[in-house]
Amino acid sequence: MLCTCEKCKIRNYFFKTLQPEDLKNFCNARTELIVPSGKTFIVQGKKIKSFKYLQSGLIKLHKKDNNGREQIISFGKPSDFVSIHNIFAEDYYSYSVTAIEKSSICTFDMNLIMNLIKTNGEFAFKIIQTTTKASNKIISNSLDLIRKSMYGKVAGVILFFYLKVYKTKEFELPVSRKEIAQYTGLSIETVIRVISEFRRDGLIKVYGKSIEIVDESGLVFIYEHS
Amino acid sequence: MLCTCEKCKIRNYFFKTLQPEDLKNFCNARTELIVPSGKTFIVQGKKIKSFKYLQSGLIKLHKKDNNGREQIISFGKPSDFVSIHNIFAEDYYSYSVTAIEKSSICTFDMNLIMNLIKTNGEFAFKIIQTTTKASNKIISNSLDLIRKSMYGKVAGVILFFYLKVYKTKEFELPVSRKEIAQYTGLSIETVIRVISEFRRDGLIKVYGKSIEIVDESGLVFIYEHS
DNA sequence: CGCGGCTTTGATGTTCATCAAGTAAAGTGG
DNA sequence: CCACTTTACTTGATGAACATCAAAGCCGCG
Repeated sequence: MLCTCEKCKIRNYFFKTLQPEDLKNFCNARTELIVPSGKTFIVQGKKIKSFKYLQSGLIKLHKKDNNGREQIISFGKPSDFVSIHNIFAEDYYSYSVTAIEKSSICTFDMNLIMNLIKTNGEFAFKIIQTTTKASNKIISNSLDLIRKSMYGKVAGVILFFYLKVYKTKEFELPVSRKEIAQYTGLSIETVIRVISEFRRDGLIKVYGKSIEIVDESGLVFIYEHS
Repeated sequence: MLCTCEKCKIRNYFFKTLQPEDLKNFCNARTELIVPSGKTFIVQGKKIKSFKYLQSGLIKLHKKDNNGREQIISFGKPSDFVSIHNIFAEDYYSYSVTAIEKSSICTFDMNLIMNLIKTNGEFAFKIIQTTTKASNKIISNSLDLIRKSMYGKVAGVILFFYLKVYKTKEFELPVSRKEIAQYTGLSIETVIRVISEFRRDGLIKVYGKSIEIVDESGLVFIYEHS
């Protein structure tokens, strides 16, 4: 498949350190994978063979803990790198990745990337920057989840989808209440109760999966102060 | 200062990709900093100028949240890289670093490291591996702290210092109850109560800061199942 | 000596999980 | 298409987990 994606962020941001001929090789080695919502396309424990980039859609990184409970590590949105946290440190995935909306995944063979890293210092440096930033984001979110109350946690999730993903005041929540619980560490019932309370207090409107942000600054205040 | 540290892990692990002459340059550029316990030697918000490695001692990474409360991100032990989570992604530190035991810090100028990354692919790859692993460890610990109960959290801290730092059943706890609280997101009183309960249940013995592990498998069980 | 910070314990209240029950919504096989 | 099952969602009642407030002892330090 030819690399015709002119507006592809990975190309403009990440591969601008490449020479034209290198870039061409790259694009030829690229495969694109369309993943339907709900499908797990990376399974915890499987061998890592490729470098994956989320072109469009929405995904979740998740894993099973010692007691068999599912925990969601983070949500990934377009221009995020799917496998970046494991790919250079481990041979096997320590988490699974599932699409929560229909997604398009760009896949590159690991050897190609490894080769580039070892021969192109600028590219290697970009990789370092990118992996570090991606990890820092997860760490920062996790630190929030350690000390915030249930209100702050749930407000954080709603604001994430509003400000970082959809950027409109009305949107369909792409995750179930159960998934919010798995991400925040709260129980399902608590998540539901908090959402209902936000609704009763006039912060949001809720119709099933559909959410409308009514009082943005109120939500932000809750997120920041509790 | 000459690089005489034959048993320095950073040298054997990290710099074995270097040619002898590069290594020599490196060692000449190295400065060593002795930091007394309690001293904050990296301050949140300050510009990042160097690459730092913890040769001996013990440190904590910490930051202030929106509400001015201190939160501890992680503890660093010998052979950990002090500033690795920020250094390649940001210009300024997003956290502070304080010694919690007398520590020896090896410091290299950033430009030197940058240069190596861009000219030595093997070295760059090592850096990628190392940063990724360091971040993954913090992420994994944070995920634990999100969903474990107060018993699991405190058991985790005690087991960390026992298994990863001192490796003897009796040791002086290098952190205050307050610092355990700042790390786990619990209140000081809750930390104290849990420690007292562990003592009453015969899992540990406590004399002030001194801890003795009595029932290791009991602690591990609590850590893994709650 | 007195002050401030760390530690401990008790009493009390809030936050949150669990259990139970019921409704809505969505897939499944006939 | 309808009965059927399953899964998601919701609410209430209850109890456990945890925070907060108050008080007091301990210890290092100027």
